[in-house]
Amino acid sequence: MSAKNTLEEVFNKFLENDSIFRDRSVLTHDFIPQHFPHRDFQIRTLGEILAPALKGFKPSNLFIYGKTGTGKTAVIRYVLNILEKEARKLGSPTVTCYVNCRLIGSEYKIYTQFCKNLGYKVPFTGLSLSELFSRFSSYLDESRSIFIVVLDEIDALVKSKGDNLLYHLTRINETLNFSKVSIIGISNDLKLKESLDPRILSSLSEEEVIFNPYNAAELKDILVERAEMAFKESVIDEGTIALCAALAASEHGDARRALDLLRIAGELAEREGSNTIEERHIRRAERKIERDRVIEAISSLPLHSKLIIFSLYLRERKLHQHSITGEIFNVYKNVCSKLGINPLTQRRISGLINELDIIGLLNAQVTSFGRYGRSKKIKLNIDEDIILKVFSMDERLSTLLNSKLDSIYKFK
DNA sequence: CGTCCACAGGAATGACGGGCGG
DNA sequence: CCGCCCGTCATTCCTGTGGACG
Repeated sequence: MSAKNTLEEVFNKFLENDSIFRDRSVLTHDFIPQHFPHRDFQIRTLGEILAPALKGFKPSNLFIYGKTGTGKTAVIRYVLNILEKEARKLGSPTVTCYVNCRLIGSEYKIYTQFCKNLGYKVPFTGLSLSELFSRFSSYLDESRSIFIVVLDEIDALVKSKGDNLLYHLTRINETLNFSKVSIIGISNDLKLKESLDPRILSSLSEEEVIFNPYNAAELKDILVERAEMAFKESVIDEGTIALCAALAASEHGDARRALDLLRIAGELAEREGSNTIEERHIRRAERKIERDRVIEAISSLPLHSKLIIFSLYLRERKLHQHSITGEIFNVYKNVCSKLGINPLTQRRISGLINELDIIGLLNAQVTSFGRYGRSKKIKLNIDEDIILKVFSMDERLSTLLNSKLDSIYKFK
């Protein structure tokens, strides 16, 4: 069959088949729902903290903690939305600004975003930080508003750029005559508290709200609600959703994970031409997510770490047993010489192996062999088909894989 | 019970690149 | 724009060590 015919068949099948989805976007990460099961308490607390803005008073600064997938971001964006609408109705000068520090990245861009939300334009480059800051603060004062800043994933900012911006923001109110700034920090790292300057910390956490992980029952409530919007009638039954919830709960109570599971299971079912989502689709979705994660992890590894994985795989393919550092190092050296790459030292390799152990791509355990020394017992922790898939993408490694390899195991 | 293997893993130091202040 | 400083990666040198073996 020609390629054209194959494609036509695929497209036609896609067009003919009614989708099982009503609205796929409901299950994606950036969807902001209108209901938040089991978050009433947090929403109410946030509302109480922010309400003063409506009367023109500065709300307390606020710190929000919670692991990934506990609804922090979605809830705060929802609350801000409503707050802004309400403020507009009342004619209260409340301006909000949501910034994701991981995405926005630099201090400069964050101030730029602030200015933009205040309705001012600043050059996207060229100003010094202090100039930008003073422009921002004069714009802000001019606007005579309550400016509510949300810094999401604030731990990323502090880790990479330090607490400079936070320091200036917490003190800016002292110099403003007509405006006020409230800061809302969102972090999924409780340890951030320790690494922050205590003065900043105390000013920032006038109020705190904690988002605890969802349990299986709570996840199920969320999924049921979303599945209703996402899928057509009777595509998925309650038992299947419960399975989804249970799988995600046993992980970390991560709702994002649970929604991924549901969406991917739906895509798998649809591709298969099934008009219901069954348990097997969920199971396969779980495996696919895990596989994609591992493939992504390996692909983004630095060169020599990849070579270590590669060498370890070669050894395990020949001798089905654990390896020790020195043995891997010898294979690794031979692989390097085949590829014309300068090998790193054994000391460094030992360190890299530890890093790979932490990521979970292999298991390493220091073991004593008595008379025969002391080393790390090392075993790969990746399925063979994933290894083959990743390394066949690299031309030179895949030819190495297919060539005669005996010499790689030899050394002096 | 001492020895000795085959490393582990800490400390100091060097090479490099990227951001920042003047 | 340039020099400086800092963080990251890597090397070198080193001391420490669990336990089988003799």
